[in-house]
Amino acid sequence: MPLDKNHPLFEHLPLGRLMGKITKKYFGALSKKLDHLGIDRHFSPLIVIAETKEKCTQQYLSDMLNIDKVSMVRILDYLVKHGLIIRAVNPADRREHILQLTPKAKKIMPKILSGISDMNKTALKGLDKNEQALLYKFIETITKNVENLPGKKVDIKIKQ
Amino acid sequence: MPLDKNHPLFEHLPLGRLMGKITKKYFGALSKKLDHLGIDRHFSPLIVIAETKEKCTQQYLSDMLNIDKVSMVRILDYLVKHGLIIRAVNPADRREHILQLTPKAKKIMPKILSGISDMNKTALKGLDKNEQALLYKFIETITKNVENLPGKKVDIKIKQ
DNA sequence: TAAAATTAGTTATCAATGTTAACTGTTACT
DNA sequence: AGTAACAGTTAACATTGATAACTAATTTTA
Repeated sequence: MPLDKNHPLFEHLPLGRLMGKITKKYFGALSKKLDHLGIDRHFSPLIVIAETKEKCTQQYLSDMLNIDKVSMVRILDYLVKHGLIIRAVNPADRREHILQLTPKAKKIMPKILSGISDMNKTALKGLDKNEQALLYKFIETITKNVENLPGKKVDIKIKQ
Repeated sequence: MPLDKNHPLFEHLPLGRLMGKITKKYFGALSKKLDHLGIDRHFSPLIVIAETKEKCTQQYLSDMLNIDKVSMVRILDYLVKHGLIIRAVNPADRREHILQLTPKAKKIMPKILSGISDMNKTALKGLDKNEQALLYKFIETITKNVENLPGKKVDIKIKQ
């Protein structure tokens, strides 16, 4: 049965599903595009670290990207293993690890950024500058709307 | 360190990441909201099946929702196990399974649809009707833009 | 029309990620 | 000083995604 792109169910699906579909395709293509840099995922943490100079902790990354801190440990292990970041204990608060890019990461960051920029351009083809700005505004609004919804995750209890 | 929502890095992140964050929060909240119906995920296939009366195959579902057919088998197993759908061999092409909603599913569909509608309303709060229509138009455009990008997935070879 | 290729769906395996719990070490609160 | 809270880690398990190999049915093609 052929796929009917104009089927009316498009608007009846959960908004999250529509975005999830885009997300999956987007990262599949981005991953392939940047594979040759020796890193095929976890680009976002690098960008956050780069832009949050000298102040980026793991907790901050988790909050910014909405990735739980346990998964974040594994992601950062991956980035450390690939020689892209280092963890340094914060002298001001020895619980925290300040994350920093290695020289190797700094070297390939321009390529990563331009790869992402190209992907964004591809994804947004057909939208003019005004429409693109509007889309980002919408995304920001929606992000804030869903940010504090009660989810399924339960607070972890500390047992003494 | 407090989370700065107005940090400029927002626009430097991959578009897929921004949407992925929304997706995660959205489904976390939706899952909690509809938990009492005895189904906490996989709402989208039900909607596609309901709207594609008598003609919905597994392959069609995979294409519509961009979920690979192997995962789709598991998702449909879940829905069958929960008594929400049945698989019926298509007499016209005995390779295909036509998916149908059970009476139980038909009964709770209105609640699922209104739950999704409420979630969409919550997510889109602050956007007027025009803006919402514009957002859907943008999503449709972006979906088409990324649909046929070369991803990481490789065609499965058939060994004889 | 018989052989070959394709299609729909399944099972198995492994990798990546999400979730929950329990833990260490550090800092803040009272 | 004792308790609570916080940042990060480890472990165990569930879910999902990717790849390969397979069966059965259908279509292509030589």
